[in-house]
Amino acid sequence: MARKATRKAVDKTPDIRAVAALAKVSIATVSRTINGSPVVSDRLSKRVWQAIEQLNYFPNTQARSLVSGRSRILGIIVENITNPFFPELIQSFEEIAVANGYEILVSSSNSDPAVLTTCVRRMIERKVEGVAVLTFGEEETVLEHLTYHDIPIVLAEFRLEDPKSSTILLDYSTGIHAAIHHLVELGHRKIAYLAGPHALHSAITRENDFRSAMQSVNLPIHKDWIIECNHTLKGGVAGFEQLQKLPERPTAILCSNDMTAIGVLRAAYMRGLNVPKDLSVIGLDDIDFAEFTLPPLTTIRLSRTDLARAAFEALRLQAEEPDKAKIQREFLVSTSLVLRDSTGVPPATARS
Amino acid sequence: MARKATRKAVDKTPDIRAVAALAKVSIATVSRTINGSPVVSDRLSKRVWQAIEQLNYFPNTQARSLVSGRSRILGIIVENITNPFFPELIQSFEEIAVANGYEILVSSSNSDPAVLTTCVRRMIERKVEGVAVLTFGEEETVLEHLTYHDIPIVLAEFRLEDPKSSTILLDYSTGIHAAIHHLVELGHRKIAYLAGPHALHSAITRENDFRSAMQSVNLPIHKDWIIECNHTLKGGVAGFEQLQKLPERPTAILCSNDMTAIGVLRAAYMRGLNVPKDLSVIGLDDIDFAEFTLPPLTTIRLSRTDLARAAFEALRLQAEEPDKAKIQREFLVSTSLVLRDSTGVPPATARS
DNA sequence: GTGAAAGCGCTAACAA
DNA sequence: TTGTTAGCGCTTTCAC
Repeated sequence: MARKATRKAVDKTPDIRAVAALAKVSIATVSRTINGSPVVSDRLSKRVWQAIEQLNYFPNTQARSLVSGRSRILGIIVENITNPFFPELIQSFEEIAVANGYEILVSSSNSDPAVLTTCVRRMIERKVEGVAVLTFGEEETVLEHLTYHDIPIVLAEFRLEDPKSSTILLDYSTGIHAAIHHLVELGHRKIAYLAGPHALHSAITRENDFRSAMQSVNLPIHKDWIIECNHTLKGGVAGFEQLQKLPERPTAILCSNDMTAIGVLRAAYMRGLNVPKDLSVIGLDDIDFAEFTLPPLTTIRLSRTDLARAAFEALRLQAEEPDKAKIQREFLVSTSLVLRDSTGVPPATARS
Repeated sequence: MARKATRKAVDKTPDIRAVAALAKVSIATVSRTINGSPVVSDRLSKRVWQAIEQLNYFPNTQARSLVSGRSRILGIIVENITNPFFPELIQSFEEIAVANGYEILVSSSNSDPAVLTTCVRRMIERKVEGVAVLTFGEEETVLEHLTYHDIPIVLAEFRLEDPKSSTILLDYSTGIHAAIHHLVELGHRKIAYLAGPHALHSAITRENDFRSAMQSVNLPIHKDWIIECNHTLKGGVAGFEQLQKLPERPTAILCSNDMTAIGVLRAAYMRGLNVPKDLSVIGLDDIDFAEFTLPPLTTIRLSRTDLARAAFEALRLQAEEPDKAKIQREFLVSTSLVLRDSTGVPPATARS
C-alpha cells in the first residue's frame, strides 16, 4: 500500500478513475460503458473507449466481483488430470466458460478425500459460482461444504438432494448396444466383459448396460466372462490373463474403459494373439491415444466436449437463470461407437 | 445486492464482522488472527477461531486481495493441455502452488496467437502475480502485455529483456549424452536423429546437443540421418519412412520427443521390424505413456516435477523476494536417461 | 443521460 | 495488545 502510494502516478496501473479523468466523465459513466449499459450516449461512450485504449486499462476483476457479488469463476474438479480422459474435458470446459465470460478453477482430487477437501475449500474461498464435480467417484459427503455455502454443483451420474445441484446422466446404453450389435454382425457370439471397479457408479451402470445389450440380442451371459478390473492398463492385462485360463474362451472382449482395452491389446500381443484376427477388442471413452494403439482401437466414444458443455450449461443455468435451473436439473450425454481396427470377424474355428 | 439485503441475516454467508461480533472483538483482531499476526493474545485468538469454526467462516479472497494488492494467483500457460506432457506439469505446479497458499490459473494457448492473447488478457484481468509461460514456442511478442502490467514471467529456454522475467534452462545435454553413450556401449555406430520443428527453441537446443554428443564419442554425423519432424506421432512415422528409403540405414534412432519415438515404433512394427532387435529407439520427455508402448520406450526423462518446481520458485521469488529475484533469474532443470526395452544391441549384420 | 456517493469484505495505518 | 478508521477499485442506487 505505502509502496504503491509512493510510486509516481504515471506508472501506476490505470484504474477506473484514470479512465474517467482522461475521458472527462464520471467513473459511473466508465463503469456503465464497460458493462454495456444502454443509457450511455454514443458521444461519451466513444470517449471512454478511447481513454481505455489509450491507457491500456483492464478492469479489476476482484473489485468488480466484490461489489457485484459475482465472481464469474466456475470450478471443475476432476479425478486426476494425468488420466488422459480429463485434459480434453477441461479444455472444452475452459473454452466454453471463457467464451461466456467465466474463468475456471481446475483441480484434481487424485481420489484422495483429504485433497478433495482442499479442492472444495479453494473453490469456496475463491467464491466460485458453481462447481463441476467430475470425479466419477463416491465422495459426495465432502460436497456438503459446497451446498452449505449455497454453491451450485453438477455431478456425473449421481443425484444430490440439494436443490442447487444438477446431474449429468451418461447414456452408455446407446454406445454399448451399438458395440454388441457390431460384434454380433461380425459373427461373434462369445463376448466377454471386463468391468470397472464396482465402487464407481459409472462402472456399475456400464456393466448393467452390457448385460441388457447381451439380452437384447439373445446372447448368453457367461458368468466367468464378466470380470471386475480396475480401469487401468494393468487391470486389463490381468483380466485378459484370467480369461485365457478358462476352458472356453471368448472371441471378443468389451472393456469398461480404454485403458483396460489397451491392457488387453498388450496382453494379447504378448501371447502372440493377433487382434483382430484372433480376438476382437472394444474400449470405452475414446481417449486420444485410442487412435494410436496397435491396432487402432474400436471404442465407444464418450464425448468430452458434450460432457463439458452439459456441465457448463447446468452451472450457467444455476448462476444466471435459477428459475429454469429448478426445472431442468438433469442433462443427458450420449455415447457412440467409433469403428477402428481392433474388431473383425471371429476366427474360423470359433465361427461354427 | 438488493436481493442479498433482503435475506435474513442468519442465512447470509458470514463475514468478518459476524465473526468479530460472535467473538466479541474488533474486526481488526479477527483479521490479525486469521493472518497469524503474533500480536494477538492467546485468549482472543482462541475466541476468534472458535467463532470462525462455529460460523463456518471462510475469508473472502477477493476483498482480501483487493486491499492487500496481492491476488495470490499464479498463471500457467501451456501449449496444449491434451498433449500428455503437460497435465503432469500442471499437476505438480498446482500442488506446489497450493501448498504455498497460491491459487493457479491454467490455460492452453493451442499454439494459436489469438488464443494466447486471450490467455494473457485473462491473466491480467485476474491480477495474477506471475505467469509461467511453458509453451516452448516463439510467441514472445504477446507477452509484452504482461511486462507492461509489471507481471513477472518465467519462460522456458528464452531470455526476456524485462527485469521481472526469469528463465528456466533445460539441460538436455546430460540426458542426450547419456543416451548416445548407452547406444555406443550397446555397439551402435549408426545413429539417426529425428529433430523437432526448428521454430521451437527447445528443438534446436536438443539437436545441437545431439550433435555435440555424437562428436564427443567421435561418431560421424550423417547428414541424411538428421531429419526435421514435427513432434507428433505422424511426424515420427514420416521420419522413419524417410530413413528407410536411404541406401544406408541407421541401427538406432534418437528422437526429439516421445511422440516422435512412438511414431517410429509404430512405423517399424508396420514394416515388420522388431524393436529393439532390428532397431533401437530412444525418445525424450518420458511422458506417462512411454511406459506402456510396445516395447516400453527407453527415453530421456525431462522431469515435469522439477520443471514445475523451478517455475514456481522463479515466480515466488519475484512476488515475495524481489531482491533475490534480481540476482537469480535463471534456473536449471536437468534430464536423465530412463532405460526400458526399446534399445538393444544392433543386429549382427550391422555390427561388423 | 449523467454524476455523487454509499458500500462490497477486507487489511493496515494509526490511536489508544 | 486491541480498536477505529480509511480506503482497495468497482457497481449501483439515487438525485439531478
